[in-house]
Amino acid sequence: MPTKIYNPSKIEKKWQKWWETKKIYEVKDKVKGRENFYHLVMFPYPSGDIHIGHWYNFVGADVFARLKKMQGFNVLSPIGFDAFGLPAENAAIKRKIHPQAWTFKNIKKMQKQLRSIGAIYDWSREIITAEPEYYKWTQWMFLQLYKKGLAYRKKAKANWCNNCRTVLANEQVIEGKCERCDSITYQKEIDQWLFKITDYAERLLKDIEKLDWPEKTKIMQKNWIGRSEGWEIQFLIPNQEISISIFTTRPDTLFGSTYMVLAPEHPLVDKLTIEQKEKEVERYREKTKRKSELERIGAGLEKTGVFIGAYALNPVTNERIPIWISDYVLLGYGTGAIMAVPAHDQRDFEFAKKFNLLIREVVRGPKSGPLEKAWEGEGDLINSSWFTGMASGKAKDEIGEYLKKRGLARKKIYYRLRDWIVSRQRYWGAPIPIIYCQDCGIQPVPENKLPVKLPSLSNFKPAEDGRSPLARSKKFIQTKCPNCHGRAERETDTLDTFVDSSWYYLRYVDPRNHRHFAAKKKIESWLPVKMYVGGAEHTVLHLLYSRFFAKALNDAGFINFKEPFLALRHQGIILGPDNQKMSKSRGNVVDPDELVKKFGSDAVRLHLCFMGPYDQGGPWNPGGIIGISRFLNRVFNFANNFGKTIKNEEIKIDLSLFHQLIKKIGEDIESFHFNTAVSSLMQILNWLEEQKFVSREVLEIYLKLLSPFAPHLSEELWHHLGFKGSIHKEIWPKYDVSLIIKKEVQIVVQVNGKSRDVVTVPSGFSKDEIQKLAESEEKVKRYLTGKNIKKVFFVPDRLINFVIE
RNA sequence: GCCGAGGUGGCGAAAUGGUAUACGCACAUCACUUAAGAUGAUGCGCCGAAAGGCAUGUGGGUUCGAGUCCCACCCUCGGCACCA
Repeated sequence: MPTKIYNPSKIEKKWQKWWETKKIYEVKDKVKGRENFYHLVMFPYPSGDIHIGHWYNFVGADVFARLKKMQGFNVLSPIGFDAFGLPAENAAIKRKIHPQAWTFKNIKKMQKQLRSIGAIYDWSREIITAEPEYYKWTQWMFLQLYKKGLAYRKKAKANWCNNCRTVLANEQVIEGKCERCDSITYQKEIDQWLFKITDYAERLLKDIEKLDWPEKTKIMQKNWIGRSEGWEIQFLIPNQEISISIFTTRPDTLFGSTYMVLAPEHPLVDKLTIEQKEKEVERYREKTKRKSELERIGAGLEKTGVFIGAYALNPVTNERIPIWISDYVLLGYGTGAIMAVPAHDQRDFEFAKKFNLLIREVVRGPKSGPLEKAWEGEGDLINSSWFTGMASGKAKDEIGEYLKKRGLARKKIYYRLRDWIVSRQRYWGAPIPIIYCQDCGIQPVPENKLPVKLPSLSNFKPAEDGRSPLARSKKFIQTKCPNCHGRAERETDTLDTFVDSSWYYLRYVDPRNHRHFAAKKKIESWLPVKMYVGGAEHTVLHLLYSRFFAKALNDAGFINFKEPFLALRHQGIILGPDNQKMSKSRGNVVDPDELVKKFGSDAVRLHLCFMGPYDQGGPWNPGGIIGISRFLNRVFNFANNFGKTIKNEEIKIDLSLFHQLIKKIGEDIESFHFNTAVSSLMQILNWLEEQKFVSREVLEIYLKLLSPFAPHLSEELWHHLGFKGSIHKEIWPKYDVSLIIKKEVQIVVQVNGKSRDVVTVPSGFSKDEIQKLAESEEKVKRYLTGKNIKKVFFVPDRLINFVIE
């Protein structure tokens, strides 16, 4: 009799093909009796390879999607590619291959790799953001925001390499130097398009409360938006008609403000700097341009700055205080100027120490004696004239109100959030659909002229003047004004790829619609997304931008919801051998194809699920996958031998553990605790192998429990049992509540909190009964005899603790 | 620096404030085998002959009882607005 051998690569290919020809994963917009469930996983960037970090993301998401499907939902779980972006251009310049060719070659390879996962993707809904049918609608989105006044032009900073004459991404600046030519980079002001996300700051902050998102993600977004309530206060310049406006949340420390600091780029610096200081100030400003923001604001860094020779008046003390410039003050936050209170702000303290500026304590801290560092907490005011003795909290308002009466202050809310710069001086992106006419000014491209197609170029370096490579194409630039039909020029910048991904979830519900980004009916039947799965590294940018888009589209009447992703779960980040995030650009990726070849897709899936908590991630460690492989083999053998040795179904076996674990596996998948779910599957198998008799029903249930994790093997064994249909159309097993109640429990007996014994009793025993029993146990008696029992703690069905002298 | 997460056996890890180390890997011994592999059985935190004691990054605290709660510190990872 030939024994069947588990050959994963053979059966996996077989079933993948079968599923495809039977179209079992095809998603219909409406299925009778099934509620729609939109389950979204963050789409990959086509870097060239699906690495093990992608698998980790997709497998967990797929297990969850399969559970939802088996629970009776009509599940949409689509896939696509976030296909525009910088690496394609780098590849083009380095390897002389067109970004489009490079991107689509990668996509082809990755499609194949993705199929090997065996996920329930409906490939007929695939989207690729670099295709004109897609970016037509990205451009359309831009136009809607423009119409609503949410897109505008402004000068903004970009990294600039003077040698390459090009704008650089942050990633291309290595320690202040250009990645390609090693020359020092500058911050250069250029004309940019921005989205007014700050208009939505308050709503983005408020609506986040309602979302079923990880608490840490919500906190990070809130901190990113950074609402702070405070006061805007005017510091007058003696003998001049101007004043410097500052923002502070601590007016209570105003008496301790002994100098001011402006951002080097602050517009008043030119007006205020005295002649003798001009050269020094100019030199400092030049130096600042070479620093990135991160290099400027670090508190541990040595403070730098220049006194500009001018003074302002402290509005409460009327002292003349010196005005400095320093790069630790940023123009982009608050008013770009601060009142420095060295005794109560650590960065001001470091600055004052370095330049020997006056430090005056005005809030009583916990320590007395000379200050070693700033006291940033609250307390009673000291050295504050008639406010001395008042508590900080009260003094904030009192001092604010006092200045308000004199017209020197007003209450103000500031946000840390800044508007979103969406223009890029690059080739591989969606062209911004704007036309510049000498007579009519800025003109949006009419919607019926979309898409503005990306021309095919051969040189992808930005133009010498820093403009986008598109500026090289005369054919592209020259056009007619949609308003006066005279000669006009196209915008040559392209859109940030985050714009593409801010709305992609909308396109999946109706990916081939030529007349609209999606039909209203389909939007309403699927959206918003019920579960979104992706990396925690997207917490503040992609996830915030998408929320902003949804709100703006809702305001414009295009969609009927205000939040795109009702629930969100993160997979942890898989680290490469260098202990850093796995990514193609770092060159530390681990290719799963070899593992799939060796152990099979199901084994890789199980291993990724079993490795550890899904949201934790950590260094990639293939050790242990052999254990998974053994486990699957045992399942295969158990199920195959089942038919031969069976089985008297009348013999009753204790199913309580089985039903407890059915419950646990369902709950674990629902809560993304895949590792403990897999461990439960192993426990069931251990239990099954111990049983003398197992009914066919138990085996069928077991295969269903396994099917979200090992879709291929479970399908194979399902068919061995004689079924003709797919196991993936089955309903998730229910557990029997009456069977999961424990009849016997083990009670831990502690003396003074130390475990001394365990007694097994029927569940529901009373405190008195258990106390009596425990006191009679030899191991416990030993500790109790001759001692006075002060107190007895009892936790029903769990524990009893004797507290003795 | 700022915001967020994590630190438990040799390793991946488990644990509603209630027996720390489930499940798996590695390792050891045994069985089967000519052998290797595969498979199966048993053992496996540390100290100790045992009784018992000690162990969840470090130091303190709360509690009858702390991996879990609070405070301080150390280390690792993610994000910081043009990588996606």
